[in-house]
Amino acid sequence: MVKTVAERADILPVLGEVFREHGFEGASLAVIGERTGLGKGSLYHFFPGGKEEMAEAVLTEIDAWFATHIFRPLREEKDAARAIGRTLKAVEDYFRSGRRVCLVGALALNDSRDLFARRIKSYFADWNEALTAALTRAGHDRKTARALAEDALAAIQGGLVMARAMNDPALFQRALARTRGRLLEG
Amino acid sequence: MVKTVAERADILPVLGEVFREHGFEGASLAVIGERTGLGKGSLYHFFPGGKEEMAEAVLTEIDAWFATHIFRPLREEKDAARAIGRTLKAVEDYFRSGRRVCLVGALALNDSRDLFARRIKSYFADWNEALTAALTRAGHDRKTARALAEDALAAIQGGLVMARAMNDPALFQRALARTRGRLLEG
DNA sequence: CGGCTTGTGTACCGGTCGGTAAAGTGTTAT
DNA sequence: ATAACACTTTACCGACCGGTACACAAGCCG
Repeated sequence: MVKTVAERADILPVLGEVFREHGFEGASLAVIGERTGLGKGSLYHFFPGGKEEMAEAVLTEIDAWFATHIFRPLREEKDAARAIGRTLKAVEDYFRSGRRVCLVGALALNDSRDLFARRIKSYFADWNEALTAALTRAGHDRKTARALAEDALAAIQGGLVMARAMNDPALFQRALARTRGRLLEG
Repeated sequence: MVKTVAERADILPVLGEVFREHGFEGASLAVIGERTGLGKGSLYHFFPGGKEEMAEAVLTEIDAWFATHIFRPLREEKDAARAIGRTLKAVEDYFRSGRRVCLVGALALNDSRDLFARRIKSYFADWNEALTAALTRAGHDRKTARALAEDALAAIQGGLVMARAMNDPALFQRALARTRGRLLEG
């Protein structure tokens, strides 16, 4: 018997992609097993709670990634404008310049939202709060900072939807560019 | 035996809501039957092609609604600014001020997109083209008109995602208000 | 009346769903 | 050596999936 995977954490990225591509309901244990190379037994060994626990784990990992690479820099970095610019670039990379979908946004749209409502909500709330903080530090008053942040998040999500709908990643990149302009030169 | 439905067209709105709530894959024949009040026999009488034909029919109906209430006014109405304002209001009503999801956008995000790729693409392309035409008539040069239209569509889709994610329809309404500002006073 | 069309209800099909059970195989610690 | 642990394989479960077949009930039309 060969250990096919070193740690549970190693398969989370694969799980993430599967959920992104097929959604929560569409990601059957068959395709999950195929993509991860793990049988049901192994999957249920790592995730006794089944698909739901898998998705929770993926969301937790996403939360951690954003906290490290987006939220914290936005909140803590001295040069707020620089932090905004850098995190926008990080977002562009994260979403593969529009070729990758936002799992949290995708989950929000159909009825699997109810299963993960708290996580979905806090993901956007944290992002909004962090971006608002940076914008405030950059000189905007609290109210316009909040509006700008909200607008930026919607533009990003909308850009991802449009890029995927039109099968044209450039749509997302242009949306990001407009957002950058509004946040930094607006 | 009582005829439970007058015409096939009468059940399209119900089908639309079911697909919006559950997605294409999540909308099982069981829940479709339950919500429409029709058994499988009747459903397959009206839609011999099954779920796929149902979704196609819904998308066709959506296309028709938007063509009448959004695209045509944008393209043809004399007062372009007025047309933009009115169609934005129509969009707000259509999406129930953020309580309703965009079926086309939702389909675009998971892998059922491939089934309806052409329809999804043309929905946004038509919208973009019509809005661009109105903005051009309102005095913008072609290039900024195109960018403004693209931005507006992304903002709308993003607003819907955010409203649903945060369970707060006001998010969509604020996104629409900002869009109105950019299109008409920008 | 009798046939025809248009719906409808129901039983059923093979396949897939998420999930469970348990035996077995390696590795590691004692 | 052996026992404990970590992981995998396989077979299996009942429920549900989308879809089909078909008998049948009502309205219509001659």
